[in-house]
Amino acid sequence: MARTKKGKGQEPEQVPEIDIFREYIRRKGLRFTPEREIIVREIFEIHDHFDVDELYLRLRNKGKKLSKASIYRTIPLLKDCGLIQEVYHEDGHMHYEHVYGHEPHAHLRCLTCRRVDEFTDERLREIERDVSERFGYRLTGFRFELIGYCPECLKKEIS
Amino acid sequence: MARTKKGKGQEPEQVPEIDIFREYIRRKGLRFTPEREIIVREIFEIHDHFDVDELYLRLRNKGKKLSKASIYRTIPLLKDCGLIQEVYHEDGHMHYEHVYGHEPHAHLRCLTCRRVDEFTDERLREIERDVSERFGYRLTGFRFELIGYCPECLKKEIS
DNA sequence: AGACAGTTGAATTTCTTTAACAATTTTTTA
DNA sequence: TAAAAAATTGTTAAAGAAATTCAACTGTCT
Repeated sequence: MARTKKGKGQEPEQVPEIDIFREYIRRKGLRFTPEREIIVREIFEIHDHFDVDELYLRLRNKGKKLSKASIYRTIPLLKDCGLIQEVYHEDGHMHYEHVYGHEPHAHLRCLTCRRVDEFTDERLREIERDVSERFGYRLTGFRFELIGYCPECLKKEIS
Repeated sequence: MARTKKGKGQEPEQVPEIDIFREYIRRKGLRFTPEREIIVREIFEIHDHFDVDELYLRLRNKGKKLSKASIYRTIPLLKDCGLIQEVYHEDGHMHYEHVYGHEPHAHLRCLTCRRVDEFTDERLREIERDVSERFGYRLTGFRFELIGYCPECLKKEIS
């Protein structure tokens, strides 16, 4: 799942996520605490979808003892400042992904094996733009999921 | 929120949802019980997004005393036979919508007032078709959400 | 340095969804 | 038509996610 494009090489420089967050926090009159910093840094070391429990376990394994409550409290902040986004609710809990610095993309989900592929399509942007105009919305993001059965699962299935 | 198009007038006849469901149930060797019938009929009298609790209350108000467990048990059946679909997870629970007999459409969601608008776009179908070919998936549906702020909320906001 | 307001972790609570189970109903089989 | 097999229901309990409460603590600002 190569989903990321770090701002290295010839791509234009990108403000680090942590700075975006710090700035957002300050603008809101909140506090940039060590806990929040640890959580945010960890999230951006994961280069794939993640969930609260995974994040919590990763931090524990690194010896960082944060409460889940802090994670639950930090996530809305990250959503609000446009760094992450909810992707899908599965297995009883929400899954998230990075947004900032990532090409807007869509997901292909297999109902059988739960594999998730990603793709981009120029037309999504166009639709976004058109609809935004037509309805007068100011859009902050989109979520596009195609749901079905992947080629592997189709092969296995004999019906 | 006019989301529905009943198969009346000059539109082609459509097999009633309940028949689709009955047929699916029979094919699976399950049983078409009165409880299931009541639930399915109620769902298709709602012409908007719905959730389990709303459905439960509607039934109670009509004097139909079904357990929530039965609703929770019926929903996956309706999803499996393509009559309904999950739309989004909000306020701690899942929301559903009809699929069968409805033009595939996308949602526009306002983060402030939670209003949901709908629209269709021919390009969504095209993308669906193209991606399906490219990745070899057999698709059963899609979910497309544009997230942002509606014109009304933008007006109220003074920043 | 001191005051204020925001934050943390632990425990608790709320809420959704699933599961277990005994009683019941339907279907199948003989 | 009766007995056996299988599925379904409601109730109750359980599991789990997410939000909340609160006392202790810690940045931030002056």
